[in-house]
Amino acid sequence: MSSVSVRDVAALAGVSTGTVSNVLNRPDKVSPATVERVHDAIEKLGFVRNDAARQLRSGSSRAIGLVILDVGNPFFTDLARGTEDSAAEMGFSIILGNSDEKAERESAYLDLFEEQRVHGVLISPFGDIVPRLRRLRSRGIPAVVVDRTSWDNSFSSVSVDDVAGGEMAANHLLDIGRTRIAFVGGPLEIRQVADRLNGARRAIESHGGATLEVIPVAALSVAEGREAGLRLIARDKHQRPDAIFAANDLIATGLLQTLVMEGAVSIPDDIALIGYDDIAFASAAVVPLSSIRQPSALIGETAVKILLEEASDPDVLPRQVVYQPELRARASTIGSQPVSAAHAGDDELCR
Amino acid sequence: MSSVSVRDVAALAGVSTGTVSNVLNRPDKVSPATVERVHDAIEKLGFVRNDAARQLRSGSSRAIGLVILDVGNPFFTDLARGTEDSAAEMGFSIILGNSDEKAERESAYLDLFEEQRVHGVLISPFGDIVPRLRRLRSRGIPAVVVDRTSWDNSFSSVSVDDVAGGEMAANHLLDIGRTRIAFVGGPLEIRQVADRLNGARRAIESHGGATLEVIPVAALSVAEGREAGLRLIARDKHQRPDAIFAANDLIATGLLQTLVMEGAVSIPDDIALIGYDDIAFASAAVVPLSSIRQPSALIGETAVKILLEEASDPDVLPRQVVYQPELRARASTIGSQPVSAAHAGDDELCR
DNA sequence: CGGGTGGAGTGAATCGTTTTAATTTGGAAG
DNA sequence: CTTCCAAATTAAAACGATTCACTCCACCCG
Repeated sequence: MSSVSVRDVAALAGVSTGTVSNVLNRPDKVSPATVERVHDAIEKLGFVRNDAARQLRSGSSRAIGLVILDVGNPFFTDLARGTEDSAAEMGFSIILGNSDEKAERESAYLDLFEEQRVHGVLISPFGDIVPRLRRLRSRGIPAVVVDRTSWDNSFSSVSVDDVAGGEMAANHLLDIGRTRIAFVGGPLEIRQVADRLNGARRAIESHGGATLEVIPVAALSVAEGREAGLRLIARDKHQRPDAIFAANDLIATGLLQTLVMEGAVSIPDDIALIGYDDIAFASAAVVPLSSIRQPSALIGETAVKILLEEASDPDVLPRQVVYQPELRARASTIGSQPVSAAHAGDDELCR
Repeated sequence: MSSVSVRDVAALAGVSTGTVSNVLNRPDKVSPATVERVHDAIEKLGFVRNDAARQLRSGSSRAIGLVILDVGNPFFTDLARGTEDSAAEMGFSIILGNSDEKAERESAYLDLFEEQRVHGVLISPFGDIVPRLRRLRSRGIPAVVVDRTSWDNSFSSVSVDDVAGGEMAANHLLDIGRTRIAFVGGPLEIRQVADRLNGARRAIESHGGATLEVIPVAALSVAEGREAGLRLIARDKHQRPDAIFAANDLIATGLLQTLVMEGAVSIPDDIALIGYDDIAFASAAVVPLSSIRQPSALIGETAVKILLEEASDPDVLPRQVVYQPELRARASTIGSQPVSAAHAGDDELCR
C-alpha cells in the first residue's frame, strides 16, 4: 500500500509541501521552473491527491448531491445527465441518490450528503424536507429544489409549469375535437400530478361542452398504466372516453399497450392519447406518442448553475425558475400526417 | 457556520473524544449509560460526523464508484439500481459516473475515484483500462468489471454469457421456421455486440439451410435502429430478411417503429424481431418485443458483493461470475398467443 | 490479603492536505 | 549604496475524527 503524500513529492522536487500545494491549486503563484520540477516529481512517484485531506482542511467538497424520485424514469435520468454535464464542466461531480418515492430513503441520502459536507444538494422532493434543507443551509450547504417549486420560496427551485402543461395537453385534445376526456394519473399527493390535472380541468371548464373524468392510479409506472387500460377495456364501448391525458409517459405507454393489443382500440381514431415528459421512448413507440415535453436536461443544468452561485455567495436571494413545457403532437393524437409539420425531424430520439 | 465537533460533544457529555468515537463506531464497547449521555449530547448539539476527517484517519471511504456506459440505457440504470440497493444494505453509497462510451470521460471518473480513495470501483469498461485498474489495486482499491468478462482474469467480473444469448436468440428464430436472418448491431468493437453476433453465427451454422446477414450500425441507440429500418424498407420485398436479431432493445425499438409505421411490414408475420436486454419498455411496446433477458439488477448486486469481499480480504482470488441469459418470447416473434405460456404474467413491467 | 483480570474510559498522536504568517530573494527606485 | 517591494518560497499550525497504548477501578479467586 504505497501511500505517496505531498511530503514525498516535496522532498523529491526539493521544495516545501506548501509549494506543492500551490502548484496543485494556484500554479500561477509559482515560478514555471518549480511547477515543472514538481510535476515531474508527481509523475515519477504516481502521486494522487487525497481528497479527504483536502476537504478536511479546506472545508468543502467538490461533490454535489442529487436525490431523484425514480431512476427508472427516463425523465429523471435525462435530468441527472444534465446536472452531471454541467457539474463536470465546473469541476464538480454528482453523487446520485434514488429515493424511489420513499421518505425514508430520501432522508438517508440527505444524512449521507450532510456527513460528506457536499458542496450543495439538488433534490426532487418527496416528503416534506424543508426542515432538513434549512438545517443544511445553516451548515453552509445550499440546496436547490428541482422539478417542483419550493413550498414557501425560501429555497431556489427549477421546475416546469405543470399547470400550463396540463392545460396545453387538454387544449390539444379539445382542438382535435374530443369532448369526453379522461385523466389517468396518481397519486394526487404528488404535486406534479395534481398540477397537471388542475391545468387540464381549467382548460376543459373554460371550453364548455367537454367533460373530464379522473381515473386514478397508484403510481406513475407502466404497470399501473396497463392496469388502468384493462379497466377501460372492460367498459362498454360507449362508456369509454374519446381522449386520454396520461399523467406521464410511462402510464401512457401502459395504456397504449393494453388498449391496442387487448382492447382492439384504435389510437387515435377511437381514443386519442397524450402523455407527459416526452421521454425518448415516447417518440419511438409504434404509435408515436404525443406528449408534453419538458426540458429535462436543461432543468438539471440550470439547477447546478444556481446551486453553485448560491454556494459561492450565500446571501444571494432564492430564485424560482419556471420553464414552459411544449407540446409534441404525434400520431397518438393526430394520426399519421404528411411529414411537413413544424417539428418533424427535430425529435431527439434517445438523445 | 456552526461547526460542532466530537470535542464539543465530548465536553457536553462529560467524556473524552475517544469515547464519543467509540459510541459512534463500536457502541458495544461503551457502557449503556454513557452511550445514552453521548447520544443526548449529539442530539442537543446537532452534531453530524465529518466524513472527510473520518476517512482521512481511517483510510477508506464508504463510497463505491460505478462507471457505466450509458445512463440512457435502461439496462444500465437497472444495473445501477441493483448496486445501489446492495450497497445501501451494507452501509455504502454509490457514486455514479456515466462514461457515455467515451474513453476520456471514463478516465476522468477513474481519476476522481482515485482521489476520493473510494472503497472500490465497479466498471463496465469502454477503453482498455487494465493499467488503471492495476494501479488502483496497488493503492488498495479493488475493482470489479461488470457486464463483461475481464481480459485476462486478473480482475473479478460479473457478466452474462452473450455468446449463449446470441445463440439462444438465433435458435428461437430458427425454431419458428425463419431462415433468412439478419443481425442488426454495432459497433463490433463493443465486446458484447461481437459476442452476440458470434453466438448467432454459431447457431445458424450448426443449423444448415439458414443464412445470416450482418447489418452494421454505428451505435446502440433507437435512432440508429430507425436508420437501419429505413435501409431495410428501401429494399425489394424479397430481398428482406424474414427475421431480425437486434443487438439490443434500443435498436429493436427503432427498427420496430420504421418497419411497422413506414414500411407497412407486419411483425412477426413478414419479419420476426428479437432484441436483447429485455428492458422494461420492451414488453410494453405495442408489439411486445421478444428479447433476451439479462438479470441486470442481479449483476449489480453480485458485483457489489464481490467487491466488498475483495476489499476486506485483498488476497482472495479474482472470480468470474457468468450468468445465463433467458429467452422471453413475445408477440414480435410468436404473435399473439393464448395467455398460458410459462412466463405469462411474470413480466416485471417497469417495476 | 494480594495479584490478576478485564471492562470503561482517557488523551495524545495521527492521517495528508491547505493555509497563514513569516522569510528570503532579486531588482528597481531613490 | 541603501531602501523597499513584490514575488517566490517556507515552516508550522490547523482541520476533526479515529486509534492505540495506557490508566483506573471494581471484582474475583486462591
